[in-house]
Amino acid sequence: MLPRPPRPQGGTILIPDHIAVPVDGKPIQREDCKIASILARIGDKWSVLIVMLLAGGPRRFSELKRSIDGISQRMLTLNLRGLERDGMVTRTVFPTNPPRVDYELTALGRSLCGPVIALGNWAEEHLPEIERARAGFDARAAG
Amino acid sequence: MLPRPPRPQGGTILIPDHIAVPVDGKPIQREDCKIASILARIGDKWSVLIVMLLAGGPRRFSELKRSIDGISQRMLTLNLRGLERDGMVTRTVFPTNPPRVDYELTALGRSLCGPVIALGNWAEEHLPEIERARAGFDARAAG
DNA sequence: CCGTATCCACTGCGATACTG
DNA sequence: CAGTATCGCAGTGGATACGG
Repeated sequence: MLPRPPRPQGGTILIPDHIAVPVDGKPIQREDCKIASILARIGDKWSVLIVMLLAGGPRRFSELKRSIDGISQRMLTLNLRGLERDGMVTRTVFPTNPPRVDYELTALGRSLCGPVIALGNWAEEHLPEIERARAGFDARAAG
Repeated sequence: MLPRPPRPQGGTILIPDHIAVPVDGKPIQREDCKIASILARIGDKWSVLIVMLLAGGPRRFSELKRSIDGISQRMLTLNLRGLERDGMVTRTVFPTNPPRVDYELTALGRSLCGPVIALGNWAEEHLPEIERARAGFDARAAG
């Protein structure tokens, strides 16, 4: 086995202790990464979009459904349930007829917007670079 | 149709313009959300873990494989290809025998670590709250 | 050692239909 | 209106085997 390159070197990033990286010789399990389930939420197909919509204030089910083109009723329900379970949104049923259900971001949900928007800003800033990289890679792969 | 609640209100978050939210009446398409493909990378099963490992310096394929418990060779390859395509990592082949391939974060990849670590910090800070919310929700669902 | 190819189980998710 | 139930497909990802 070839010697591992020295750890600290130009451009190395300081990782906070709580973001799991393997100590030498001990493989990391994915479950060790506590943020994995958070990242899964963030990364899934609709959650961020829903959270960003709710950041504008409470919305009812049908409003969200209409606002998000292409989402199925089933997926909207499932996503909202997941967000509710994680404590990100509250679900309020008005006992009217026809029924009306409002969804609203909790304090926790609102606090999530900060890092997510930071990521969005990063994406916005670097999207041209990423698209150039993709185009270059694809061109090289084709040729 | 019931009147939409007023937009600016207590706890409303300011969303930057480039993070797409629907203007009144126009449903948003998921493709409008430019950060969607970024979020998909962030959210997929292994990418963040790989990026965090590479944040410690360049690593060779087999090193990464050993470091991440449970990842298949196939998935490691696919993830690294995806990251390479997006311009996040470079792939360097040493024409030795046996062959050796090093992966290293690009400047772009390193810059991504900032927002990701911010998200990790958020997750670390709020994980207890989330777990409490989940437990409460599950208990209510069961009872 | 590093990667690709093939096969297959699983599941995410859309479509549709049906209830309170 | 706001769900739930069921079905079916397409994509994801693991296991295995093989090639450079």
